[in-house]
Amino acid sequence: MKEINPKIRIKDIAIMAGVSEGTVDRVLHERGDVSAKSLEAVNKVLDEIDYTPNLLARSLASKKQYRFVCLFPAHQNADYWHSVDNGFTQAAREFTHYNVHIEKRYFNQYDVLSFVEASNAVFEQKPDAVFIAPIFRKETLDLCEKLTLEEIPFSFIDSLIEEVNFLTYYGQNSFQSGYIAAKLSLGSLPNHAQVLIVRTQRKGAVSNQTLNRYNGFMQFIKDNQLAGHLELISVEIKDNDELANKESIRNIFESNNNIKTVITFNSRVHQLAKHLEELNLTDANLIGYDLLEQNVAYLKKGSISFLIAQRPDKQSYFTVRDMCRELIFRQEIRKINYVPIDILLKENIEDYMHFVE
Amino acid sequence: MKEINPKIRIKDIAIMAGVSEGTVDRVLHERGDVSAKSLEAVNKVLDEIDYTPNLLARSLASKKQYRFVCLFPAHQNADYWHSVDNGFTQAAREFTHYNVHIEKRYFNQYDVLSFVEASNAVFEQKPDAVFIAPIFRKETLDLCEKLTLEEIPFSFIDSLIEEVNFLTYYGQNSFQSGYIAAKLSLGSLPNHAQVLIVRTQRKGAVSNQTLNRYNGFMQFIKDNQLAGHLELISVEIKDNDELANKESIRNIFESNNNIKTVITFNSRVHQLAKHLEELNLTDANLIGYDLLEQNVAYLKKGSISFLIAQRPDKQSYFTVRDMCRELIFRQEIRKINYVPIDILLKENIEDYMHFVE
DNA sequence: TTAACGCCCGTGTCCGCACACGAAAGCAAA
DNA sequence: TTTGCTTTCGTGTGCGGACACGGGCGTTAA
Repeated sequence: MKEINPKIRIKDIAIMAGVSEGTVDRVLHERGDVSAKSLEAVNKVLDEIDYTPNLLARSLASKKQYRFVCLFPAHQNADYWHSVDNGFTQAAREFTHYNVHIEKRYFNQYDVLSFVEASNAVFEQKPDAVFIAPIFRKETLDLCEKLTLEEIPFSFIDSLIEEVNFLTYYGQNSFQSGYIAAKLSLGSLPNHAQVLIVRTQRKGAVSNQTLNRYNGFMQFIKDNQLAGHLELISVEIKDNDELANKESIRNIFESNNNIKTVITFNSRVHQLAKHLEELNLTDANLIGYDLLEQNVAYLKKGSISFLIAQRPDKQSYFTVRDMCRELIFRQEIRKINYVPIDILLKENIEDYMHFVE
Repeated sequence: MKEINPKIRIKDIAIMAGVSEGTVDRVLHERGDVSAKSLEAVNKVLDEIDYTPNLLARSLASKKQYRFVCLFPAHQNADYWHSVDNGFTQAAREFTHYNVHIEKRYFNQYDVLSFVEASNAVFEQKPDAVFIAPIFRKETLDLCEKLTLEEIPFSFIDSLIEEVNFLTYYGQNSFQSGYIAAKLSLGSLPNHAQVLIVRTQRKGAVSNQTLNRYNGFMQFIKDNQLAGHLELISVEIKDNDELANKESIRNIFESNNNIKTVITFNSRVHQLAKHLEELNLTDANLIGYDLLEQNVAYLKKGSISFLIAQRPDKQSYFTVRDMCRELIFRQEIRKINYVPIDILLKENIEDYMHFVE
């Protein structure tokens, strides 16, 4: 195997071009103060040799400190944003040697004001980059505008706002993931089977993600003309009243005895699993989203048939990594990154969870 | 967010312990030549402060060169081992700055002798680490024994030999992946449906992977007592005679008109797809393995319903990375790593392929 | 003529660590 | 006390690159 990087250092370039190391440095960093003659000489050498700067040495020598701040919803223990948080933490650990410092700033996703406050505070800091979960569209736009003026790069996570010039976006194609949920759960149902769709009323705005999943789900039904063959039953449950929810479900199952599939488009499927288990309603297939600990537990037990997952921690980690690639390593990056839609069963969840990359 | 690494350098430790930097260095690297007194003093400081060496500076300063060699099957264009190869290449690029040099050595997977030759050559080189695809069990054992004597660490890729002391193993739980294939394809078949299992005769030894997949597949049938409900049809096709293969398939479909599912446990499912397409037999669901370009194409077209995939390139990449973590970064690593079993449909293949990590 | 200024350029120091060399200190034998 | 040897220790140099400082040189204004 041939040597990929034939060890050419600035020193060598300087000799080859017949100039001093300082001059090479100036050319490499476009610091100016270089005569046309030396500029040409150095560029000629740079063209011939493909010089790869030693990134280790570079960031060791560089005194430049990078301050990245992450702006996303506050969260309790084991939910989606908690995973996102973990990803940021991991990135912080990994890139600390490259002089990047990561700061997290949380807001209340049900309270616009908290977002505005947080975003103002972020802006005041004049960080070197910002990562935003754009829950509030308009207010996020405001922030982005200000950042753009100051030439502070920013990336989106979870969802995106197309109009502004962000660096990267990592998130799931939620429409598609709803479509897949349908394909997996409806693909082979007998005629006249009943399908129960459980939707949750939320305090704040309706989450775009769950809406899109629902739309994708319905699209599959349309594409395969299943509307006539299946009976869709929809129920809305509360965010916070588990007793009432359980009761609703009991009622529905009492008046419908052919429910083959139960699906919900958010990550609280473990609550459904719990209710169904307690009500002794274990015949239907249950489908849900996201790898919360409790969801995984029910999946392993068999109460949940499929979980559709994304990788929230990867999303945040890659968001940070790409910013480093842009600012520090000068590498090519992809702007829009749809995270794979992972299909988890009892049989493959184990390996998936263990596989920490 | 608190500072993860409070910037403590050797210099600081030296001051705190009241010794010279050289002494700290000797303690850190266990070079000896340290009095009991200074040893204790330094260790005391090291215990109090959690010192994280700057890996960048470390490998920049270290003159130690690492030579890793990879021993795996030669391959043509777009197959499994080709992906593995790519993973090694990527790792080579990434770790070159840490003074690791990666060399690949191929053998003919149908010819034991070529393996023995290659493995001898590898051993002669006395590399710093070896990565082995243990296709030939006994001969691999021989090599491992010699490596162990010389204290040269080695890792397995693709499959593993339990008896020797390898550093890591990356590969798929192929039994489980067969089980999943069955679950996905047989889960909802009507009574008396026919299932066609296509098996390939190979020139060399039967691949363990495909055998395990088959066993997993059959286990699902047993676990769910499907033997009475389904009719399994098995056909053996040739490695190299596509015309004959096509003919076999035509015959089978002529004498069996209720085939709902066609499955094969190796990666040549695209050939089946081609034949079925040409024979106008597009009713059955086709299931196969691995993300060969052609397989992906047929999946996107809809000729293949599911592909079960692993990530060969990740496997090799992580194998190298983990060796670096062991030898250079002194990090904790996991010995046995089952790669996730990925389930790909037309609907999620796109994002999966784009998601280069 | 000379001081002042701008343009180019070379060199030195430092980043955090590894490693080698040689010096100091301790101790026994002469 | 001097010599010789061993154990222990301090310092200097270099890895590859970033950046600052200051110096040489030509040009222009006083």
